[in-house]
Amino acid sequence: MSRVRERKIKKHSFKRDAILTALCGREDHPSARQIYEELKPSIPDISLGTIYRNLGLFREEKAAASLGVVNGEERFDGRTEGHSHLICESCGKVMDVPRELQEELDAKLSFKMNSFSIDTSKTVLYGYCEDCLKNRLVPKSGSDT
Amino acid sequence: MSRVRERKIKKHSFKRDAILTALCGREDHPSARQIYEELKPSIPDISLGTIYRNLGLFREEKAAASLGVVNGEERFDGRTEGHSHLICESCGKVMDVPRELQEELDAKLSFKMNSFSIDTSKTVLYGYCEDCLKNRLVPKSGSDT
DNA sequence: ATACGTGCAAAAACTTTGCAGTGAA
DNA sequence: TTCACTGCAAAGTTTTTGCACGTAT
Repeated sequence: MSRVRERKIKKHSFKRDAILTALCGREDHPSARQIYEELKPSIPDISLGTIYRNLGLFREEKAAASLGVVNGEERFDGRTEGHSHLICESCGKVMDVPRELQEELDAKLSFKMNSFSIDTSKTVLYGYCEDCLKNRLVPKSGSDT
Repeated sequence: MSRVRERKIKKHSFKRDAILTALCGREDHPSARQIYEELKPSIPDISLGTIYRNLGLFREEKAAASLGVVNGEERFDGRTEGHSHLICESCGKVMDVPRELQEELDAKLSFKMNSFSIDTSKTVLYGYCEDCLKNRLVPKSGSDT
Protein backbone atom coordinates (compact mmCIF):
# COMPACT_ATOMS: atom_id res chain seq x y z
CA MET A 1 0.00 0.00 0.00
CA SER A 2 1.01 3.54 -0.43
CA ARG A 3 2.34 5.71 2.25
CA VAL A 4 -0.20 8.20 3.32
CA ARG A 5 1.80 11.30 2.71
CA GLU A 6 5.14 10.29 1.30
CA ARG A 7 5.15 12.38 -1.86
CA LYS A 8 7.69 12.61 -4.56
CA ILE A 9 7.95 16.32 -4.13
CA LYS A 10 11.45 17.53 -4.68
CA LYS A 11 11.53 19.63 -1.62
CA HIS A 12 9.46 20.75 1.24
CA SER A 13 8.71 24.24 2.21
CA PHE A 14 6.41 25.64 4.78
CA LYS A 15 3.95 26.90 2.20
CA ARG A 16 4.14 23.90 -0.05
CA ASP A 17 3.37 21.62 2.84
CA ALA A 18 0.54 23.84 3.94
CA ILE A 19 -1.00 23.74 0.48
CA LEU A 20 -0.85 19.98 0.24
CA THR A 21 -2.16 19.58 3.75
CA ALA A 22 -5.03 21.91 3.00
CA LEU A 23 -5.83 20.04 -0.19
CA CYS A 24 -5.76 16.67 1.49
CA GLY A 25 -7.69 17.96 4.45
CA ARG A 26 -10.83 18.69 2.54
CA GLU A 27 -13.09 16.51 0.48
CA ASP A 28 -14.75 19.11 -1.65
CA HIS A 29 -12.15 19.08 -4.38
CA PRO A 30 -11.19 22.72 -4.18
CA SER A 31 -9.90 25.11 -6.79
CA ALA A 32 -6.69 27.09 -6.48
CA ARG A 33 -8.67 30.06 -5.26
CA GLN A 34 -10.42 28.05 -2.59
CA ILE A 35 -7.13 26.79 -1.24
CA TYR A 36 -5.84 30.33 -1.30
CA GLU A 37 -8.81 31.61 0.65
CA GLU A 38 -8.42 28.86 3.19
CA LEU A 39 -4.76 29.56 3.79
CA LYS A 40 -4.68 33.32 3.49
CA PRO A 41 -5.86 34.04 7.05
CA SER A 42 -3.21 31.89 8.66
CA ILE A 43 -0.49 32.61 6.11
CA PRO A 44 -1.15 36.22 5.13
CA ASP A 45 1.79 36.49 2.78
CA ILE A 46 0.89 33.51 0.65
CA SER A 47 0.14 34.33 -2.95
CA LEU A 48 -2.16 32.86 -5.51
CA GLY A 49 0.76 32.27 -7.83
CA THR A 50 2.30 29.97 -5.27
CA ILE A 51 -0.92 28.03 -4.98
CA TYR A 52 -1.05 27.55 -8.73
CA ARG A 53 2.60 26.64 -8.96
CA ASN A 54 2.34 24.06 -6.24
CA LEU A 55 -0.92 22.55 -7.39
CA GLY A 56 0.66 22.19 -10.80
CA LEU A 57 3.66 20.57 -9.22
CA PHE A 58 1.54 18.16 -7.19
CA ARG A 59 -0.32 17.23 -10.32
CA GLU A 60 2.90 16.52 -12.15
CA GLU A 61 4.30 14.55 -9.30
CA LYS A 62 0.98 12.78 -8.91
CA ALA A 63 0.64 13.91 -5.34
CA ALA A 64 -2.69 15.33 -6.42
CA ALA A 65 -4.97 15.05 -9.40
CA SER A 66 -6.92 17.47 -11.49
CA LEU A 67 -10.57 16.69 -12.01
CA GLY A 68 -10.97 19.12 -14.80
CA VAL A 69 -12.74 22.42 -14.93
CA VAL A 70 -16.00 23.06 -13.12
CA ASN A 71 -17.61 26.45 -13.60
CA GLY A 72 -14.44 27.87 -15.02
CA GLU A 73 -12.10 26.74 -12.30
CA GLU A 74 -9.82 23.75 -12.27
CA ARG A 75 -10.60 21.46 -9.36
CA PHE A 76 -8.10 19.32 -7.52
CA ASP A 77 -8.16 16.19 -5.45
CA GLY A 78 -5.60 15.15 -2.88
CA ARG A 79 -6.74 11.55 -2.86
CA THR A 80 -4.41 9.81 -5.23
CA GLU A 81 -5.62 6.22 -5.31
CA GLY A 82 -7.42 5.79 -8.61
CA HIS A 83 -11.08 6.52 -8.23
CA SER A 84 -13.92 8.06 -10.15
CA HIS A 85 -15.74 11.27 -9.44
CA LEU A 86 -19.31 12.42 -9.38
CA ILE A 87 -20.23 15.97 -10.27
CA CYS A 88 -23.63 17.38 -9.48
CA GLU A 89 -25.02 19.15 -12.50
CA SER A 90 -27.20 21.26 -10.30
CA CYS A 91 -24.88 22.64 -7.63
CA GLY A 92 -21.48 21.79 -9.03
CA LYS A 93 -20.50 19.71 -6.03
CA VAL A 94 -17.70 17.26 -6.77
CA MET A 95 -17.61 13.96 -4.90
CA ASP A 96 -15.48 10.86 -4.85
CA VAL A 97 -17.08 7.60 -5.77
CA PRO A 98 -17.15 5.82 -2.42
CA ARG A 99 -14.43 3.28 -2.14
CA GLU A 100 -16.84 0.42 -1.69
CA LEU A 101 -18.64 1.35 -4.88
CA GLN A 102 -15.58 1.98 -6.96
CA GLU A 103 -15.06 -1.70 -7.47
CA GLU A 104 -18.60 -2.15 -8.64
CA LEU A 105 -18.22 0.74 -11.02
CA ASP A 106 -14.92 -0.59 -12.29
CA ALA A 107 -16.62 -3.86 -13.08
CA LYS A 108 -19.48 -2.20 -14.88
CA LEU A 109 -17.14 -0.11 -16.97
CA SER A 110 -14.62 -2.79 -17.69
CA PHE A 111 -15.67 -3.18 -21.25
CA LYS A 112 -14.46 -1.50 -24.35
CA MET A 113 -16.50 0.98 -26.25
CA ASN A 114 -15.50 -0.12 -29.68
CA SER A 115 -11.79 0.39 -29.34
CA PHE A 116 -11.92 2.93 -26.61
CA SER A 117 -10.39 1.76 -23.38
CA ILE A 118 -12.15 3.25 -20.37
CA ASP A 119 -9.98 4.45 -17.53
CA THR A 120 -12.19 4.21 -14.50
CA SER A 121 -9.61 5.92 -12.36
CA LYS A 122 -10.30 9.20 -14.08
CA THR A 123 -13.90 8.79 -15.06
CA VAL A 124 -16.23 11.60 -14.14
CA LEU A 125 -19.91 10.85 -13.85
CA TYR A 126 -22.46 13.63 -13.96
CA GLY A 127 -25.78 13.53 -12.25
CA TYR A 128 -27.53 14.94 -9.21
CA CYS A 129 -26.47 14.85 -5.61
CA GLU A 130 -28.63 13.92 -2.68
CA ASP A 131 -29.22 17.48 -1.57
CA CYS A 132 -30.33 18.65 -4.97
CA LEU A 133 -32.56 15.64 -5.39
CA LYS A 134 -34.18 16.35 -2.04
CA ASN A 135 -34.62 19.99 -2.80
CA ARG A 136 -35.96 19.20 -6.21
CA LEU A 137 -33.30 21.34 -7.77
CA VAL A 138 -33.21 18.82 -10.51
CA PRO A 139 -34.69 19.59 -13.87
CA LYS A 140 -37.49 17.22 -14.63
CA SER A 141 -36.66 15.78 -17.98
CA GLY A 142 -37.71 18.40 -20.43
CA SER A 143 -39.34 21.13 -18.42
CA ASP A 144 -38.58 24.33 -16.69
CA THR A 145 -40.67 26.27 -14.28
CA MET B 1 -37.24 30.55 -10.32
CA SER B 2 -35.68 30.44 -13.68
CA ARG B 3 -38.37 30.90 -16.20
CA VAL B 4 -38.18 29.95 -19.77
CA ARG B 5 -36.33 32.63 -21.65
CA GLU B 6 -38.30 35.79 -21.47
CA ARG B 7 -36.38 37.43 -24.20
CA LYS B 8 -37.44 36.52 -27.59
CA ILE B 9 -34.75 34.98 -29.65
CA LYS B 10 -34.84 35.41 -33.30
CA LYS B 11 -34.32 31.92 -34.52
CA HIS B 12 -32.48 32.42 -37.69
CA SER B 13 -29.84 34.55 -39.20
CA PHE B 14 -27.35 33.76 -41.84
CA LYS B 15 -24.47 33.50 -39.44
CA ARG B 16 -26.38 31.77 -36.69
CA ASP B 17 -27.48 29.12 -39.12
CA ALA B 18 -23.96 28.75 -40.41
CA ILE B 19 -22.63 28.23 -36.91
CA LEU B 20 -25.20 25.59 -36.04
CA THR B 21 -24.69 23.89 -39.37
CA ALA B 22 -20.96 23.86 -38.88
CA LEU B 23 -21.34 22.47 -35.38
CA CYS B 24 -23.71 19.74 -36.49
CA GLY B 25 -21.63 18.97 -39.52
CA ARG B 26 -18.66 17.74 -37.59
CA GLU B 27 -18.23 14.99 -35.10
CA ASP B 28 -15.14 16.16 -33.33
CA HIS B 29 -16.96 18.29 -30.79
CA PRO B 30 -15.30 21.57 -31.64
CA SER B 31 -14.53 24.59 -29.53
CA ALA B 32 -15.66 28.10 -30.36
CA ARG B 33 -12.32 28.80 -31.93
CA GLN B 34 -12.50 25.74 -34.13
CA ILE B 35 -15.91 26.76 -35.42
CA TYR B 36 -14.54 30.22 -36.03
CA GLU B 37 -11.61 28.91 -38.01
CA GLU B 38 -13.88 26.72 -40.05
CA LEU B 39 -16.24 29.53 -40.96
CA LYS B 40 -13.81 32.41 -41.31
CA PRO B 41 -12.71 31.58 -44.87
CA SER B 42 -16.23 31.46 -46.23
CA ILE B 43 -17.63 34.19 -44.00
CA PRO B 44 -14.70 36.59 -43.63
CA ASP B 45 -16.58 39.10 -41.52
CA ILE B 46 -17.70 36.66 -38.86
CA SER B 47 -16.33 37.35 -35.43
CA LEU B 48 -15.37 35.17 -32.52
CA GLY B 49 -17.81 37.04 -30.31
CA THR B 50 -20.64 35.93 -32.52
CA ILE B 51 -19.52 32.34 -32.30
CA TYR B 52 -19.47 32.50 -28.53
CA ARG B 53 -22.79 34.28 -28.35
CA ASN B 54 -24.48 31.77 -30.56
CA LEU B 55 -22.96 28.69 -29.01
CA GLY B 56 -24.12 30.01 -25.68
CA LEU B 57 -27.56 30.54 -27.10
CA PHE B 58 -27.70 27.06 -28.59
CA ARG B 59 -26.68 25.62 -25.28
CA GLU B 60 -29.43 27.49 -23.45
CA GLU B 61 -32.00 26.45 -25.97
CA LYS B 62 -30.65 22.96 -25.99
CA ALA B 63 -29.92 23.06 -29.66
CA ALA B 64 -26.41 22.07 -28.66
CA ALA B 65 -24.66 20.83 -25.58
CA SER B 66 -21.47 21.67 -23.82
CA LEU B 67 -19.19 18.78 -22.96
CA GLY B 68 -17.10 20.77 -20.59
CA VAL B 69 -13.60 22.06 -20.94
CA VAL B 70 -10.84 20.10 -22.65
CA ASN B 71 -7.38 21.61 -22.66
CA GLY B 72 -8.71 24.97 -21.66
CA GLU B 73 -11.42 25.24 -24.28
CA GLU B 74 -15.09 24.51 -23.92
CA ARG B 75 -16.21 21.86 -26.37
CA PHE B 76 -19.63 21.63 -27.96
CA ASP B 77 -21.77 18.96 -29.47
CA GLY B 78 -24.55 19.46 -31.96
CA ARG B 79 -26.05 16.05 -31.33
CA THR B 80 -28.79 16.65 -28.83
CA GLU B 81 -30.22 13.25 -28.10
CA GLY B 82 -28.94 12.27 -24.70
CA HIS B 83 -25.71 10.37 -24.97
CA SER B 84 -22.43 9.96 -23.18
CA HIS B 85 -19.01 11.03 -24.30
CA LEU B 86 -15.58 9.54 -24.33
CA ILE B 87 -12.51 11.72 -24.00
CA CYS B 88 -9.07 10.42 -24.80
CA GLU B 89 -6.68 11.34 -22.03
CA SER B 90 -3.79 11.11 -24.40
CA CYS B 91 -4.80 13.17 -27.43
CA GLY B 92 -7.85 15.00 -26.13
CA LYS B 93 -10.13 13.59 -28.79
CA VAL B 94 -13.80 13.71 -27.82
CA MET B 95 -16.14 11.03 -29.11
CA ASP B 96 -19.76 10.13 -28.75
CA VAL B 97 -20.62 6.83 -27.19
CA PRO B 98 -21.90 4.88 -30.19
CA ARG B 99 -25.66 4.76 -30.26
CA GLU B 100 -25.78 1.00 -30.02
CA LEU B 101 -23.60 1.05 -26.94
CA GLN B 102 -25.36 3.88 -25.19
CA GLU B 103 -28.14 1.57 -24.13
CA GLU B 104 -25.70 -0.86 -22.63
CA LEU B 105 -23.95 1.93 -20.80
CA ASP B 106 -27.23 3.32 -19.55
CA ALA B 107 -28.07 -0.07 -18.12
CA LYS B 108 -24.71 -0.38 -16.44
CA LEU B 109 -24.98 3.02 -14.89
CA SER B 110 -28.60 2.84 -13.90
CA PHE B 111 -27.86 2.49 -10.25
CA LYS B 112 -27.41 5.04 -7.57
CA MET B 113 -24.10 5.81 -6.01
CA ASN B 114 -25.32 6.21 -2.49
CA SER B 115 -27.81 8.95 -3.14
CA PHE B 116 -26.24 10.30 -6.25
CA SER B 117 -28.37 9.88 -9.32
CA ILE B 118 -26.29 9.34 -12.41
CA ASP B 119 -27.31 11.16 -15.55
CA THR B 120 -26.02 9.01 -18.34
CA SER B 121 -26.98 11.60 -20.90
CA LYS B 122 -24.20 13.85 -19.72
CA THR B 123 -21.68 11.36 -18.47
CA VAL B 124 -18.14 11.76 -19.70
CA LEU B 125 -15.86 8.76 -19.63
CA TYR B 126 -12.12 9.18 -19.83
CA GLY B 127 -9.79 6.65 -21.27
CA TYR B 128 -7.74 6.05 -24.38
CA CYS B 129 -8.82 6.06 -27.99
CA GLU B 130 -7.95 3.45 -30.57
CA ASP B 131 -5.25 5.51 -32.21
CA CYS B 132 -3.44 6.24 -28.99
CA LEU B 133 -3.69 2.62 -27.92
CA LYS B 134 -2.19 1.55 -31.22
CA ASN B 135 0.55 4.08 -31.03
CA ARG B 136 1.27 3.21 -27.46
CA LEU B 137 0.74 6.78 -26.45
CA VAL B 138 -0.80 5.40 -23.35
CA PRO B 139 0.90 5.39 -19.99
CA LYS B 140 1.73 1.91 -18.85
CA SER B 141 -1.30 0.53 -17.09
CA GLY B 142 0.50 -0.88 -14.12
CA SER B 143 1.34 2.45 -12.60
CA ASP B 144 1.33 1.37 -8.96
CA THR B 145 -0.09 3.09 -5.91
C1' DA C 1 -39.73 51.33 -37.63
C1' DT C 2 -38.61 47.92 -34.30
C1' DA C 3 -36.00 44.57 -32.19
C1' DC C 4 -32.71 41.25 -32.68
C1' DG C 5 -27.86 40.22 -34.57
C1' DT C 6 -23.09 41.42 -35.24
C1' DG C 7 -18.14 43.41 -35.40
C1' DC C 8 -15.02 45.39 -32.71
C1' DA C 9 -12.48 46.09 -28.90
C1' DA C 10 -12.26 46.41 -24.09
C1' DA C 11 -12.93 43.86 -20.05
C1' DA C 12 -13.34 39.90 -17.22
C1' DA C 13 -11.93 35.55 -15.31
C1' DC C 14 -8.53 32.22 -14.61
C1' DT C 15 -3.80 30.75 -14.99
C1' DT C 16 1.10 31.23 -16.08
C1' DT C 17 5.52 33.36 -15.76
C1' DG C 18 9.80 36.62 -15.30
C1' DC C 19 12.36 38.75 -11.90
C1' DA C 20 14.59 39.61 -7.78
C1' DG C 21 14.61 38.71 -3.02
C1' DT C 22 13.82 34.83 0.67
C1' DG C 23 14.25 30.38 2.54
C1' DA C 24 15.72 25.49 2.90
C1' DA C 25 19.41 22.06 3.06
C1' DT D 1 26.79 28.55 0.06
C1' DT D 2 23.64 26.96 -3.44
C1' DC D 3 19.64 26.77 -5.67
C1' DA D 4 14.79 26.03 -4.95
C1' DC D 5 10.72 28.75 -3.47
C1' DT D 6 7.99 32.83 -3.29
C1' DG D 7 5.58 37.52 -3.86
C1' DC D 8 4.39 40.56 -7.08
C1' DA D 9 2.71 42.03 -11.08
C1' DA D 10 2.67 41.68 -15.92
C1' DA D 11 1.29 38.75 -19.49
C1' DG D 12 -1.30 34.97 -21.70
C1' DT D 13 -5.78 32.52 -22.76
C1' DT D 14 -10.34 31.92 -23.18
C1' DT D 15 -14.80 33.94 -22.79
C1' DT D 16 -18.02 37.85 -22.03
C1' DT D 17 -19.92 42.30 -22.95
C1' DG D 18 -21.03 47.44 -24.24
C1' DC D 19 -21.82 50.11 -28.05
C1' DA D 20 -23.16 51.55 -32.45
C1' DC D 21 -24.44 49.89 -36.73
C1' DG D 22 -26.57 46.21 -39.70
C1' DT D 23 -30.39 43.08 -40.77
C1' DA D 24 -34.84 40.69 -40.83
C1' DT D 25 -39.68 41.24 -40.42
